[in-house]
Amino acid sequence: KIVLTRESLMNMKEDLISSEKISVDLETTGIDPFNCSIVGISFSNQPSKAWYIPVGHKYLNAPMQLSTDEIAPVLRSILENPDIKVCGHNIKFDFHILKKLGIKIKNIWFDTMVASYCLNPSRKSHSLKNLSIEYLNKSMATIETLIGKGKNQITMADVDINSAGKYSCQDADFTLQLACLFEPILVEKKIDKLFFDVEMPLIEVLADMEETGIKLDIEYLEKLSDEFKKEIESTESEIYQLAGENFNINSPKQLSYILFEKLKLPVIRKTKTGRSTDEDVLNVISQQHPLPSKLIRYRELQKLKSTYIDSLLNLVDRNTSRIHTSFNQTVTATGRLSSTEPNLQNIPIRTPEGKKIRRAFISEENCVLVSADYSQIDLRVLAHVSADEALKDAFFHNKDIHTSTACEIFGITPEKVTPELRRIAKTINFGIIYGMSSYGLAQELNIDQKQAQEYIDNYFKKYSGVRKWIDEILSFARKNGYVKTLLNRIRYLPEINSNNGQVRSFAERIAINTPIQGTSADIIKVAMINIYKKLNEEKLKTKMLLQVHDDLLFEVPEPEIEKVKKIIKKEMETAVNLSVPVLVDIKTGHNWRDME
DNA sequence: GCGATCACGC
DNA sequence: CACGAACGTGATCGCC
Repeated sequence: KIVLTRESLMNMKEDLISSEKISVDLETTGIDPFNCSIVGISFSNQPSKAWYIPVGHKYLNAPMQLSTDEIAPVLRSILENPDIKVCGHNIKFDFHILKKLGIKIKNIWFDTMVASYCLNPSRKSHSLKNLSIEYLNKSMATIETLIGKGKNQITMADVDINSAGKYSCQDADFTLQLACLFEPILVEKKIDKLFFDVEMPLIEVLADMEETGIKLDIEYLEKLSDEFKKEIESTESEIYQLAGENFNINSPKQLSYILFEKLKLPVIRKTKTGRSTDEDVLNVISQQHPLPSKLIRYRELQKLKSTYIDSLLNLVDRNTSRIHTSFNQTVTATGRLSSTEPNLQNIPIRTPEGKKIRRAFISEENCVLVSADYSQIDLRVLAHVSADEALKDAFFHNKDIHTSTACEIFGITPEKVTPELRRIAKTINFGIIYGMSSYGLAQELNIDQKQAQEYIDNYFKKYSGVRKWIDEILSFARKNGYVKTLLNRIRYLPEINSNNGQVRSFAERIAINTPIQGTSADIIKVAMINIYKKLNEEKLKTKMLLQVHDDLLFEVPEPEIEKVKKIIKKEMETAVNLSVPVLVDIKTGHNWRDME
C-alpha cells in the first residue's frame, strides 16, 4: 500500500502500532548514509503485506507526497515504541538515516543480514536477494532494474513511486519473513545468545562510532602529501637513472623486465604469472645492485601517499574535519569486524614514515585520545582453551610471554634470552595461532626446515597442553565439520576431510586459528557493548571511535579522563571470564602516534 | 569488470 | 615436487 495522504498515514499507524514485530526498510538516494537523503520508507507487520511512504521522489510530475516533517511524529510513535520489535536487513544503515531525521529506533530486535552471518559467517553473500532465494524460495527484482547501472545510473528519487513502492514493500515483507524464519534456527543451533546478546546490541555501538568519526589534522596531512610527493619524484628519477630508461615502476611486469632481463639480477621467487618483485625479493637482490633499495623506498612512500594520505583527504568531512569509516559486521569468517572507506583498521604503525600518518589522527579541543589494547589476547585465549599449564603459569605470573617461550624451548633462564632468541620464540608463538608448519616457520625465520621442525618439536614438548588441544580441535572439526568460539560462534569447515592434502591442510589451519581469533573477537565485542552502556548510564561525553581487533580508541573530554580510563580497563578485562588473567594497556595522547 | 601483485594492519 | 602461515582492505596494473 502506498501512503500519500495524512489519512492513509493514520491508517498505517493504527495498523502498525499494535504489532509485536515489524520490519522497516528505507529507500535513499545512495548507499553512503552520511551522504544521501531519504526517498521513502516501508514497513511490514505480516507476510505479503507492507506499506510504503514516499517522501522524496523528485521526477517530473511526481505526485504530491507527505513531507519528512509530517511523517516524523508517526515514525517516532512506531519506531521509538519499546514494545514494538523492529527488524531490518542491514538495519545499521536505516538507523543512521532515521537518526538524521531525529528518530532513534528503540527496540532493534533483529537484523537478517547479521543473523545470516551468525548462521554461516563464510557465506559469500548475505544480501536479501540471496537469502530470499535460499530460505524463502522467492526471487527478487534487483535494484538495477529500477535505477540501472554504470554511468547512466539514476537514484531512487527518480524512480516512479509505484515501482519503488513495490520494490521497497517486498524488501520489508521478506525481511520480516526471514527474521521469523531465522529466529528458531538460531535457537536450535545455540547461537541465539551470541546473536541477541552480542551481535544485535553491537549494531548501535558501531553506528554511534561511525557517526562520531575521528578528527583529522588536514593541514598537517596536506603538508605530508607534498613532502612525500617531492621524495617520490626524486626517487623516481634515481630509479630511471639506474635503470637506464623510463618505465612504469608500479607495473610489476615492466619492473620485472628491468630487474631480471635488463639488469640480469637473479630471480628469487616466482609468482603465478611471472617473477616476484616483492620486498623480500628486493631485499635479497639489493646486495648486487643499488636499484632494489630505491624501489623499496619508492614503494613505501607511494603506498603511504596513495592509500593513506590522499584517500583520507578525499574522504574527510571538510566541515567538521572528521572522517567516518564504515564498520562491517558480516564480512570476516572468524567474527572480527572489518572497516572500509576508509579502512581505519590498517593505519600504519611500524615504520617511522608510516607513523607520520598516525600523527594526523587527533583529538578535539579539550579532549584526549585514549587507546586501550588487550595484551597478548590471542595467546591468553590459547592458554584458556588449551588449559596448558606452562602457558597459564606464564600469564599468572605476568611474564613476558615471548621471553618465557624462549626459556622453555631453548632451556635457558630469562637472563640468557637474547633479542634474537626472543624474536624466534615470538614467531613460533604467532605460528602456533596460525596453525604453523615447519615449512612456514622456516620461511618466516629464514632457517632450514629441519631446524624449524626441531623448534616446533621442542615447543610441543614443553607445551604439551597446546599439542593436546590442537589434536582435539582437529578431531572435533573432522567429526562435526565445524569449529566454534567461546561464545558459540561457528565456522563450517567443509574441506577438513578433503582428499587434497593442500586443501585439507588449509582447513586444519583454519580449525586451529578460528577458535582463537574468533574468541578474541567475541571478547572485544562484549567489552564494546558494556563500555557503551556504561558511558551512557553515567552520562559521560566520552566517545568510542575505533576498534582495531584488540584495540579500542576513545575521545575523552579532559575532566572525564581518570574515570573513563578506569571504566574502559575494567570492562575490557572482565568482559568474559577466562582461566587466565586478561590485561589491558591504556595510553593517552593528543594524537594517535604520540600516546603514553 | 576482474584477477593478480603488492603492501598496510592485527 | 610444490606448497606454505590466520583474518582483512585498497591501489594499481593489465587483460578481457
